[in-house]
Formats: sequence, C-alpha cells, structure tokens
Amino acid sequence: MRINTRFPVAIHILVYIGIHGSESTSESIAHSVNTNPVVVRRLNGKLKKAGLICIRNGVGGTELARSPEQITLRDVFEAVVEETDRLIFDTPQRPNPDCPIGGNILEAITQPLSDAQEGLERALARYTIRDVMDEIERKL
Amino acid sequence: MRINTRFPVAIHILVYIGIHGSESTSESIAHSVNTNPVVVRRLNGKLKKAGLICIRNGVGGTELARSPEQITLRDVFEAVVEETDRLIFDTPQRPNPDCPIGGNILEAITQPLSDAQEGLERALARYTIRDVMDEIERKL
DNA sequence: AAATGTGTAACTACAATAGTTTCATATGAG
DNA sequence: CTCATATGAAACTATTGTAGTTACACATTT
Repeated sequence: MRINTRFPVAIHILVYIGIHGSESTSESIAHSVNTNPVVVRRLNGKLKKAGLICIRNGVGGTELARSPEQITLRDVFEAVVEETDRLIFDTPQRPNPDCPIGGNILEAITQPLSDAQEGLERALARYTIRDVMDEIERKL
Repeated sequence: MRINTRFPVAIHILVYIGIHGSESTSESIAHSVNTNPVVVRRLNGKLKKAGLICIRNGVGGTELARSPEQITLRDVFEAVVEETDRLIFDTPQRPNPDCPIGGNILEAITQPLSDAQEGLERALARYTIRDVMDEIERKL
C-alpha cells in the first residue's frame, strides 16, 4: 500500500485549526500531533494549495479557508495524496509484455482499481471536518 | 499508503491459473509476472490459505479452488492484505495524549476510515477473476 | 531593526518489501 | 527405490518511501 499517515495527520491538523483558530502555528499543531513542526508545514503546504486553509506568512498562524462543515474528508484525501500515487494500488513494475496475460493485465485491472478508489473516496465524502470535531468534543 | 503491489500481482496469478490451469507452476507464473518464483510462491501461500487455489506439492502445479466467476477481487484483496494492515490507512504513531485533540483523534476517525475501506472493498466485490480474464481475452 | 513563523532544501533513520539464494521436503516417473 | 522436479520456508540484500531533523532564507508585524 501507498497510503501513508499523511491523511490522518492532515485531518488532525484541520480539526486542530478548526478548534483553535488563527492561534494555530506549525509549532502548536506539531505539539498536538506529537511530531516535528516541519512535518506539519509540509502538510500545511498541501492543504493550502488545495484551498482548505489560509496561512499567514511572517507573523504566522493558520485558518480554515472555509467552514469545517464544508470540508469533506474526501477534500482532505485529495489534498494530501500525491499526484503520482493517485491510485492507491501500486501496479507491478513490469509484467512480461511477451506474455498475452502479462501484456494486458495492467489495462484489464484499471477499471476495477479505479472503481475501488472511487468507492473509497465516495465514503470519505460523507464525512466533514465538523463531524470529526463533534466526535472529539463529544468525548470531552 | 500501505497497499502494495501484492494485490495486482495476486490477480495476475489467479488469471494466469484460470487460463493455463494445472500447468501453472511458480516458475511459469513468475515468467508471466516477470518476477522471481519465490515471490509467486509467497503469494500462492496466501491464496491457498484463503481457499482460492489448490497447490500440488512435490510434482507441482496449481488450480483454482473454485471457478473464476466465483472469485471476487474482494476475496483476493482480503487474501493478500496482512492482518496487521487490514486498515489501509496508517494512523500516526502517537498523537499527544495530553492534548484533548491528540488524545481523541484516533478514535474519532475510526468510523470514517473503516467506512472508506468498506466502500473500497464493496467496489472490488463487483468484479471477479472471470471479468479480468474476459477483459484480457477481448484484447487478444 | 528585532522577533517570530513560514517555506524549503538537504540529510538521516527507519520500515516495508521485492528480489534472491539456499536447502529441506514432498511427490510422481522411471 | 531413486531421481527429477516443484513447493515451502528461512535468511539475507537492495531499494524505496517517508517521518523526522537541521539549517537557513524569506516574510511580516511591532
């Protein structure tokens, strides 16, 4: 598999910003995630690029670019998953092209694999950052 | 991400066996996949354990344990995905437990993540090894 | 100008895993 | 029975992805 911890951490970051507002610096977020501020900044860069957060350079601080109920987990997923591994399944490097099966297998499984990913993303689209925030507040 | 190439290769193996029948040895399959026979044997072990194929020890050879239209890609997925990474998303090692968010985030995202995986597997369940075989034969 | 936070590059450390080698074991053919 | 051949499994290497870290230039407010 290729999905890594970036996705759950990105959710964590957005929830943190959703709760703490513009006080949120990469330092304070990193403290909650229990990681290095640079790791947070790298993810913040992706979230910003995806239009999910606004970052104030210089003085620092971060805000959600839209309300938490308008940010779905699918949005987050698409923000942090690299272009290169948009497909969560790796396909083997190079099946034998001289074999009728090896030469066609990759194309033959394209549809099922992209269906699978679509199924996953559709499920994620049913949850928002607000839902996660509520779930956390419910436990406090 | 954690899903690796095992899943696509496992599909390849089953399609190969479906087409070539009991002639299929780890050697001949490996040739089609363009990998090492031991890699194939490792996967075969999982497929056998999952009841998808029968392996003849000693003399060698492999067969599907049931007809290709009765083997869904979900069956294959579940056969090759390790128990330890049943969840395709990693969760970060250890968010800060002293932070209200860090201490509850993992639980709060459990449901969405398992929904996502269920969505993925449900999509895979709609395809069988037969479908992939047909798709390949259509291209020949 | 000083203080503080972000952006980014470069590097290290670690983990997962594909690939490989090797050999014991199982099975059928001669 | 013995030989040839295939599988099963252990052990090891090489590669790759990535989290973590360090360091520093740049931006912005006071």
